[in-house]
Amino acid sequence: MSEPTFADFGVHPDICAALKDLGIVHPFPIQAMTLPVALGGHDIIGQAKTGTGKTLGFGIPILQRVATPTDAAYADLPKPGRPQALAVTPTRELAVQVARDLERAGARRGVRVLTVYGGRAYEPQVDALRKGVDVVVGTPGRLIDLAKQGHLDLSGARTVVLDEADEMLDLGFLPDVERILSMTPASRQTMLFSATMPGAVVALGRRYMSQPTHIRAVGDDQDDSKTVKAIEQFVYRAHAMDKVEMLSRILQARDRGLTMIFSRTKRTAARVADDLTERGFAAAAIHGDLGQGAREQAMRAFRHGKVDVLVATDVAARGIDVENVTHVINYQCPEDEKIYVHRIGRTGRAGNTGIAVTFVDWDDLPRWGLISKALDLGIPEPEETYSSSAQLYADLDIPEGTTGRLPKSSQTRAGLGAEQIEDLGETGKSSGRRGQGARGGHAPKRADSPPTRDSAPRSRTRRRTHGAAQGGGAA
DNA sequence: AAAAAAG
Repeated sequence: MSEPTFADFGVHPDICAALKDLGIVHPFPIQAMTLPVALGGHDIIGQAKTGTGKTLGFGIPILQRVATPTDAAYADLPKPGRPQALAVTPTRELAVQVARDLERAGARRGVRVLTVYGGRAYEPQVDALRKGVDVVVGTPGRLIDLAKQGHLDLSGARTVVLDEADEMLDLGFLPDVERILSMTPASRQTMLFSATMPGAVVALGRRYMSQPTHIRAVGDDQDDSKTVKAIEQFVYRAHAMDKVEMLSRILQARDRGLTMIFSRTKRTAARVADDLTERGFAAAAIHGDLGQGAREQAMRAFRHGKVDVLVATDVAARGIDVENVTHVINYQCPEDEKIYVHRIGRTGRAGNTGIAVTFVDWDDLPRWGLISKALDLGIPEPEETYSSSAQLYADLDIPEGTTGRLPKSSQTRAGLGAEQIEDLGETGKSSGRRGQGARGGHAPKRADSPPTRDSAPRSRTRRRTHGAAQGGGAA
């Protein structure tokens, strides 16, 4: 009657122990379904909702199938620059995160994981490859570059994973991905993972696999909706001129933890972050026009709660896993239903609840119609909403009297601007001007009590996109 | 058309 553990699935004791160190004992459904097939070396197309454990679903098999110095077969295996496994991701930050997860889970096995991606100096990555590495995680451009220069040899990659596979097999990436796969052994194990897996992509993916098992974990939602039930979704008609005003009121909602705001363009992301900062919020932007250092600095500041608002393009829509993200706001309507699913999936992860808000302006109406239909959200056209609307305040639990500017008295968090964020930079070139303004790092509000499935359902009347009953403890 | 990914 007790829940199965990783050991029950034949996971190596060192990996079980490392997972236990991380507080992970019982496999999530996608992991339980994947492990028996993947540990046997078979190809897999794995689909599971956002935030339900896909990374370890392919990560554990990777780590387990890698030979380590204690294995007999190890002697002639690792040559410089010749990893035993490869994972490819569509963005650099996701590569960093996946590598971090693999490193943690593989720590006790002594698995050497290397992240390889552009925007960073070439030499350190070359040096690390030369020293020897078991698993490489990277983005396509730099992987190809390193392989072309002869620093990376993929002929020993027995296991290859395409994370966010539908994106990796999309037009923009396909040629690169094909090229990478062509450098790996034909006998490799191939695994494709994503929360969104259109039939056409599955069909395309099969071309690069041999007799793959298609695994679809329903998750613990016990339904066939494509979005996570624990994410409460709201949609408003918004006017461009009123959006920042609406935003800054939403950011003052009760029980707001970390918040991600998505825009469709880099310019808008930058502008919104500026606007919010000017209004007293602790916000950072992340998008592809920033240098890689600034991108990672923004991620770090957000993960550590030095800023509690991250304004992003779709560079951060997929895969990014930050604890305590309670709100996702689509400042601009996402392009399609896949991006919608991924964006809102930055919250409501690993059993937590979340709130997703989408602004739909006049131009977006047809687009939103398609999204709503594709996901079967079953909701009427979004209602006209203004920053001062009672509906907005009630839906999102915004205190009465809230205005569009953070009151001076509560600007403590905002006080830590550039200087403190800079302190997080790895170059450590802080100018020694710390200490003025806000003192000490302030934890983001309510960091101590993230909402979980077990927390009491909030009982206000609200307009929901999901018709189903209030989702508090649906477990 | 935009974003991402090599520089």
